[in-house]
Amino acid sequence: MDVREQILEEATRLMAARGFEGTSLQAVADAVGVKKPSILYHFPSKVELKRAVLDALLSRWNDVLPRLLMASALTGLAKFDAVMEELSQFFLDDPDRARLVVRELLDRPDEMKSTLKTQVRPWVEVVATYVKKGQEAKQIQVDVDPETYVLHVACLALSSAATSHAFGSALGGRSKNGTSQRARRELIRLARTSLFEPSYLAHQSTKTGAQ
Amino acid sequence: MDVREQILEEATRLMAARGFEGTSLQAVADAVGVKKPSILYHFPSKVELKRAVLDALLSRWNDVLPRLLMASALTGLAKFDAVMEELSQFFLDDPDRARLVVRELLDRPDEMKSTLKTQVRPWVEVVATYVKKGQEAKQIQVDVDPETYVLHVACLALSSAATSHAFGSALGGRSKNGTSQRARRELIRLARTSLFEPSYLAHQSTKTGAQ
DNA sequence: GCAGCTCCCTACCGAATGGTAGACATATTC
DNA sequence: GAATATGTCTACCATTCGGTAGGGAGCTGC
Repeated sequence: MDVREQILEEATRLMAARGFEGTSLQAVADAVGVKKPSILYHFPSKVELKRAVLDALLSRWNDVLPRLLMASALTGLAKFDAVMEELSQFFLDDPDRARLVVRELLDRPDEMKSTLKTQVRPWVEVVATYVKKGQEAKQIQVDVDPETYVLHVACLALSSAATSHAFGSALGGRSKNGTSQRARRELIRLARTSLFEPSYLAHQSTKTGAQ
Repeated sequence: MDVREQILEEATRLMAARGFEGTSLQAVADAVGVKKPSILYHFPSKVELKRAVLDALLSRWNDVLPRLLMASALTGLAKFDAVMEELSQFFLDDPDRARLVVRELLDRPDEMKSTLKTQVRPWVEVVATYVKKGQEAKQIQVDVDPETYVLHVACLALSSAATSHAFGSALGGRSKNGTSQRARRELIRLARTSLFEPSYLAHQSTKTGAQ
């Protein structure tokens, strides 16, 4: 079938698992069942291969963006839950995504710094503004640091997914699927409880049904 | 001065920044100002060098353990704050520690799995038991998943420190130090608010002074 | 038929990798 | 002073790395 696609797939898997430096073109070639120069036919160099892997990741992220924008039509708790659901599900659907992002954050912090500044910071500011409005309306706790809160929740969604296979075993011996569902539920509960005022939360949950 | 010590230092710095595969013995040698075989005189192989780096990290962690045990004499919020303080400060003092742990979690999940199972899980269970008692005493929210909560808070302390240099720039342009203090404060607030019952929290903070 | 294009291959390159052998210089010990 | 131990070096090893050159099989268009 499409060799280029297969190369991208295996490169994604391997680079997520072993990192960029830890993944040789030979290893990717072996995984695909092809010879090394074939990879360099489809991708001009190893770093270009990585760039393609990250581009594919970003493109899948763009698939969830419309759903996030639709969620922005919602208000209050419903909006919050919808956004958290999309965010956590994106990384839990395929933890390799989270691992690739974390590795890139560790390997090339300076490049990621500027990427974050242009791509992520606007989002952070939007959500932070939403939080500040909620604070004025007494729906959100006043001692929340809006920007830092958003980054921490995103960071937690990211890294708990990235390390799920190792960290999961520090819990009791649940099934793999059960563990990740448990993680997602607690992540959302943690983020929600540390954001909204208890009174607002109680009021909303009686309206929409708790849990 | 002590060459072996210098090698350990530079290897720690480099492996935290570029990873194990991304750090050559030559690079370590150059950083120390010594020739490559000198490194292999002090450490039998590259993987043994990494093991020594991780051992040194673990040994520094053992320095904070006594303080954590002392904290266990405290009760309720005071104990919680003390433990969180030590945990977050350990990684924020030197983010390379966090980066090394995260990298190891990503690079060798299976080995870390068994390490976590023997080294970390007992701690998780201790804290989880403490949480469950708090739930029975109506001091801690009943819908907290104790084990998952503990892991998530630890994971957040770890990864927010590991990615601080890149993530910090997604905030407003604060000073470096200010950013990390802000992160620590919000981390503790987030963990505390999502754990304790609001009534208990309000009661305690009037007793001990808020913030 | 045959030119050209796509795609994968074998064979090879120079550089860098982790690691070894062994010389040498400096101490310490008897 | 001879012997030994310690620590650093130069020189070298086989292997692997990312990448290139170029051949050839198969297809398309004329």
